[in-house]
Amino acid sequence: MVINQEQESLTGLSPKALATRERIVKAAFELFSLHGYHATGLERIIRAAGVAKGNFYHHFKGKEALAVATLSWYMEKMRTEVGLDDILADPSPLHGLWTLLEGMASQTRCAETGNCQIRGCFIGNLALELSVDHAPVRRKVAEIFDMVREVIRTLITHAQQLGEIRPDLDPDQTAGMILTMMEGATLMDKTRQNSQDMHGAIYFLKGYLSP
Amino acid sequence: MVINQEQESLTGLSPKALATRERIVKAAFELFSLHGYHATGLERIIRAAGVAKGNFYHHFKGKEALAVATLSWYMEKMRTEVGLDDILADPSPLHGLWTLLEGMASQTRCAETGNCQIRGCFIGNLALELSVDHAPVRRKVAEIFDMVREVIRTLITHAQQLGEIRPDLDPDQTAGMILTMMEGATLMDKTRQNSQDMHGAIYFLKGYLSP
DNA sequence: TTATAGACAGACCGACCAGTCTGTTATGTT
DNA sequence: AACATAACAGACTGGTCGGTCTGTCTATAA
Repeated sequence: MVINQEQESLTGLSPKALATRERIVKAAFELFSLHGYHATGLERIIRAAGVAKGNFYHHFKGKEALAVATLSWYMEKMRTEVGLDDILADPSPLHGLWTLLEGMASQTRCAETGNCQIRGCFIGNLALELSVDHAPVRRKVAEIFDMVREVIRTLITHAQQLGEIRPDLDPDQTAGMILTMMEGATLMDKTRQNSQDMHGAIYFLKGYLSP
Repeated sequence: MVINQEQESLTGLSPKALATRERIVKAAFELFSLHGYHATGLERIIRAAGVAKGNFYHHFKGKEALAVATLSWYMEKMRTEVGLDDILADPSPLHGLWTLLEGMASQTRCAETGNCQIRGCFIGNLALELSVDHAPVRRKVAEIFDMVREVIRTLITHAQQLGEIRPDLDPDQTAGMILTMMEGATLMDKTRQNSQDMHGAIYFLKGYLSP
């Protein structure tokens, strides 16, 4: 029996299998981030992960399923690295919002020391490359965006209740605008290979939201 | 002698050669728009253009050079279709700005009747897919963005002089913010396959700029 | 008529693509 | 110990990739 249906039922898998999956997903994340989906061959991914072809297809239905799994994995990574739970529990929701946005911004920069590359938002990259032809990826990306937007909306609502944010703004529309700006800024920064636009976006938002 | 150096010296080419180039570029634009750069094979492009392989390489140095040429061609197409000259000459610069933004927005939707697809901003698509590994494309994209930003900046400055836009806004920073929002909105709309975010962005900007 | 080069044609190349196939080894259950 | 299955291995497939090669056809100028 093969378990590559990729219905996110990671439960019940052996630790060994889980570790292998993680190695593959991690390698795919790095390579997709740098070169994109189509420019990254499966061969390179499994070589980087130290896994044989047959083993890969034992764990994943195919390349597209791997992309979806990588998106799920990245969302979890964000949740812990950016500290989503802490952010939602922040006594100052506005401070939590800045922490979130700064965290998102830092994710767009390559963590490696030395030749720091602006590789953009992993979600946005896959979104633009695969939205038209790969519906499962498109749906997953939309789902993640909705989740982030909901988090931002919650923070805005709470911040308004505390008077930290202009009360006249519609929380949902404003959350969408903020997410849109963040994605736009990562795109611009990637083409310019600097962080200027992201800094500008956050600076703008600070001014715009303040009561 | 082969003329495929792609230094944009289209002058001096025979009408026949110019027509062939245009057919190739047009086909490439359509296919790149729909499926992206890497997912589009050269074979499909030249088949769509009705041109043989050797003839393609007579006119272009390679696939990457074609992408750069397609960007230049698209910029010219925008200039005429959106009506850049008219916009800059508009007696109401604010009205010109809305015309520009609406024009940009309409470019993100597939023109074909029936199954209308949101294929996003052609520039932004290539930007995210090729910025890291294809420097010539990245430079061309950055150049186009700078051009558009400069147009927006000019419109803002003039609109401020006429009192159509809040005078306290920095024209350059605001122009950057607008371009960022537009690109972000095209990305969000492409993943959701609707025009909601673009409408929201323009609505937001109308409120934000008004004095 | 001949020389020259631009424009066009398509067979061909090695490399690589995603995915399949037939195995072997490890692990846990009875 | 015997069995079942999860986990792993890698050779192999047909197809496509971007790009090269050797031409032919056509138009202009000498």
